[in-house]
Amino acid sequence: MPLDPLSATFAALADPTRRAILARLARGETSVTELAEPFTMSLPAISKHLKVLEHANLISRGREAQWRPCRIAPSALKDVDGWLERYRKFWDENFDRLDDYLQELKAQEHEGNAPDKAKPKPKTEKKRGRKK
Amino acid sequence: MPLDPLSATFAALADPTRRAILARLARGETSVTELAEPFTMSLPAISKHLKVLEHANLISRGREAQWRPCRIAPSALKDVDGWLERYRKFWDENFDRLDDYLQELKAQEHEGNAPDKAKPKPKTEKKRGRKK
DNA sequence: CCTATATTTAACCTATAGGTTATTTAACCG
DNA sequence: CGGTTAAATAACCTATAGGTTAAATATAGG
Repeated sequence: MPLDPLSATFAALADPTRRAILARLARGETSVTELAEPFTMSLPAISKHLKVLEHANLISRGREAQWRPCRIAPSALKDVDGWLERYRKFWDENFDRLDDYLQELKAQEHEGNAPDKAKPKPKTEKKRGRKK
Repeated sequence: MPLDPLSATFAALADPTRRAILARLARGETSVTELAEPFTMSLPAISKHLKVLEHANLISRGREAQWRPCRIAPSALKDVDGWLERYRKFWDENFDRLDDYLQELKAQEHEGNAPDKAKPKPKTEKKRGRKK
């Protein structure tokens, strides 16, 4: 019944309201009331969403007088990225090429004499920084 | 009621059984019965999970006589990766440094004369390929 | 202490997620 | 055709997700 951490994280991210809250928090720490402001739903609803995010380790909360400022916690998102890693080859062409290159390196290593097919000219750079 | 695509994807990934199915499919296309084999639950249950994965665009299914082979579909995972992109800076130090560097470049551009603080020595390489 | 503000908790409702067993559908095979 | 194998569908059950309103809790400030 206590969902495993990764499941909890994905479940938390499966709600547009919660993703919107994260998007807001990406711009900086803020209070519950301010987080609730853009939404039409009640404050207790937001409070519940925040609890879900917190249990999923997607946010952490401080305390400052009567406010409970929320901020993004990196660990869970990092775990999602880690989980994605092994599927990257299914869509990332660049990843594919790197993979091929590594395979080939290993092959050369073992044979001493390279098969010399196509000689792909490595280009180690991954080009996976940011879109822009 | 028709969940937006990203929510559907995250919801689909929030179940360990479904993630296990994806992990199996990452090793290659296979049939429903073979997919069900490692699990204790009934075949209709697996069938439902597959439907969820399919609606989330995480898998696609072929037809071969009485078998419906399943394979991974890249688009949804790619979308998750895209969504993650803007949060990467929260945990990826390398990303951070690149970001700083770009900021600085822009600053120089506008001022003509660089502030010359610390002079971080770019190091453009992202080093974000694969773990090992 | 009293009151205003910020947030959580409680009690409740409804829809749906995830499972079950029993029944159908579809395609192959002798 | 009749049997067998592969998979989906139907009908059902139970727990829980996501919302509501009303009440409780915590803190600052006159």
